[in-house]
Amino acid sequence: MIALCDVNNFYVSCERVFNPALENRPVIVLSNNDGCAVARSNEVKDLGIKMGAPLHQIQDLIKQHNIAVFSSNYILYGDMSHRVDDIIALYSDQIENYSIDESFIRFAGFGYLDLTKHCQKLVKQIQQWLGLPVCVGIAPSKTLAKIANHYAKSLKVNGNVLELSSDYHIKQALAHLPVGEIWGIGRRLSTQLNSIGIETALQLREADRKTLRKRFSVNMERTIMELRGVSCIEFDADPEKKKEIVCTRSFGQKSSDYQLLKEAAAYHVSRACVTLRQQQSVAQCLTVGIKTNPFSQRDQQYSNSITIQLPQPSDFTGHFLAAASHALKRIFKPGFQYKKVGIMLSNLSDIDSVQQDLFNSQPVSNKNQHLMQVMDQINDRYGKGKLRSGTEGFAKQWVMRSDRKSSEYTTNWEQLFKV
DNA sequence: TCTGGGGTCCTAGGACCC
DNA sequence: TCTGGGGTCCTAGGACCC
Repeated sequence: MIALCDVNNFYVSCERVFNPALENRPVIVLSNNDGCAVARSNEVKDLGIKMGAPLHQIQDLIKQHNIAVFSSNYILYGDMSHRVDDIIALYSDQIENYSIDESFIRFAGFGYLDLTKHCQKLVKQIQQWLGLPVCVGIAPSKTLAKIANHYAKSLKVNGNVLELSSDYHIKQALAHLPVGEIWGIGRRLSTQLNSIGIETALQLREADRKTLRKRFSVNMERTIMELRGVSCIEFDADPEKKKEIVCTRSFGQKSSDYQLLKEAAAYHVSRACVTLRQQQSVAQCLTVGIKTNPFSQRDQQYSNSITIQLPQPSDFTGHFLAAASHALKRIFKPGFQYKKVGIMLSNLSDIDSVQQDLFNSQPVSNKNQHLMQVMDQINDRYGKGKLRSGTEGFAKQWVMRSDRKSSEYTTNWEQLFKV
């Protein structure tokens, strides 16, 4: 059996832990740059505010219902997420951290246990130790565990735990579930499924898997099998290294300044390279992209990106800064109001299995390697960006808006909760 | 005026090999 | 007049997830 443990309205719940006055009050947490609502309390969901609603479109509702609004505080959420993981690890040794607020838990060898009771204890412990509300769904496959979790959330009974094991109960659950609610069936697929008369999850489960595989893809067949209780989606307790590393940010304010774009790109490159070295990889390709504000009616639109291949894979920030500079020069057009610059590292490989150039086998000099090591160590100890490349500049005029951020309650001595 | 960021997987089609 | 069969790799684009 596989369980899915998911924190309810995670970001909102994190805010509530350190601000209990927010209980029973509608609360929203915004995306980066204070753009959209990405986490909503149940009260807010009941008001009909949708996931991803732009802040400026819901200002009236916010006033009217006295909704508390927060900028996202990823340092806090990330730390709380680790704490949740630590508690889950007390309940099984087979855990796949699927996202910041969700983990799959496998119970191979736990046959002697009453899993529902086991998970009820887990829910209680997370609530008691962290103050975070979680729900758990238990079922024979990941897709069904997701569905069980969905019902655990909406029904709110049985200590927030719902186990779907008998065929009878599984069918009951699927009969009332629109096909679009299934994990892996998004908007496009659910429209197409509806058009051939498949409206509920139960109908999909009973459809002919070979026909649907032909029409859609192998993923569709997997989903059908998963709905039948046959586990087809691998349980991956030890996810491989990232295959690409992306860093992008919208600017707080649009800008047509080349220098500003260059500094922002350099900042993103530096961050991505830190991640790259942390996972002991090297990258061969760098993509740089720039974009005006696509929502603007008045601004002239322009977006472009370019991928540069390094002569050899590298993890030396300097190589990528130079490449980024070339790339930006080639796609930058003056006169446009830019809103975003982003970079991506791709064609990643393991640092100790690099295919070297036959004629020129000196990928990163020892000197550069040491430099990166020292910089990473210093920044690790004294704070991000303490040492950085001059290319990043000093003004950081492009930083995103973040006007309503709560404190780093759990990670920063200066910002501990005061009583 | 104001609209996020970071990922993965699959497929078709082109190009190539023997 | 008649022109095979089996395979791999790469890429762009689409779909999905949180």
